[in-house]
Amino acid sequence: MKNSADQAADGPRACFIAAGLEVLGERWALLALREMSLGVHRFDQIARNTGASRDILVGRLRTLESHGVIERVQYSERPPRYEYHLTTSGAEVAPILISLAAWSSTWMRDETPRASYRHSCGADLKPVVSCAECGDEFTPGSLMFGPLVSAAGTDSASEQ
Amino acid sequence: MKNSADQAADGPRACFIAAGLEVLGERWALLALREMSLGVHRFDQIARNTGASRDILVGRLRTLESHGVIERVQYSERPPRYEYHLTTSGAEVAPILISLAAWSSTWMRDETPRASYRHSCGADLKPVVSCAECGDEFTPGSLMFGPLVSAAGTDSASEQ
DNA sequence: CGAGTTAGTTGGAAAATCCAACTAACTCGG
DNA sequence: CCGAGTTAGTTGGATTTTCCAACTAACTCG
Repeated sequence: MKNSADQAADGPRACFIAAGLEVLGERWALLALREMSLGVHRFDQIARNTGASRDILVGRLRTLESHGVIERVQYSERPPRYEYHLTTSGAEVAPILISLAAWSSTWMRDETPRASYRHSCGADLKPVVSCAECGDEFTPGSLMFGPLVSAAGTDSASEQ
Repeated sequence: MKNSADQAADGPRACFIAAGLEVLGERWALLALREMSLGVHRFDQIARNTGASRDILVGRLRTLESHGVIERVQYSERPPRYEYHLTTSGAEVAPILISLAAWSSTWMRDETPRASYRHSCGADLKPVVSCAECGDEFTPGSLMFGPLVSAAGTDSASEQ
């Protein structure tokens, strides 16, 4: 029997991690979303706080918008000006930012002082990721392949 | 009073999200880690399964190694050949991959069939992220800035 | 010996990013 | 009304990163 983790005599793995990275994995995308998560919505401020060059940032914001992750909200008529806000989809990027921040603050502690994060209860960021179904914590290694899925829902008999 | 989320009259925000992205945010890095998480450890296979070009992949693996995220394990003497394995730090990237996969499988469902993921209990991937301290679930918006931190530990009186 | 495997390396083309300066369309103080 | 300031971009050209296909090295196996 073929172990599904080996795969790919064909092409690269088409999986949801790869798909997510196509949208969120481009440079500056997650940092722009971080800003909006923290309540910063204006172009200039996002550019300043992320360090992205303005031309690239325009591109990213347009891509994120076209994928429905953020939306432009007009806040001035004359001249027409827009703010960038998270959609529901964008707000749900938070767990990714949280895990990233948590990993980083555990493993990337060098001399440079950096802003840390915390939960709204006041505690230091220590997220626990658990399975909604069985309630057990996700341990490294408890991530496994499921079936192939497309628009319709659970689809196609995985592989034979 | 100055809202800490506005920040940056100075430079870009130095935070742990940005720091983490410096290591994990480069192209192919997370996909390479995905492979190792799933038990694929050989160069050729990682290259094939991710789709990364071999030269770039070599660079990424070296970077990840130099940051202690992965390590090379010799599996052949003659010729000397190495496998790539996750370190503890690397294994703890799993929550990031999990949140990414979960976000993506919720929001990126188009026609293309993709491999989904599941928890080892067999259930579809539905991770819940909660605060280790208070136990409450992280909701979008419950991520906030904490103090500045450097190597020593909790450090510097944030800002004045 | 010749074919196959594995992990790279190489050179040159293509794409993405950076940067500083510039534009457009306004507001506001004097 | 004029000149300075604000905001959100756009532009052109340099720099960096990535891609790609082919090539090498050091073996093993039949």
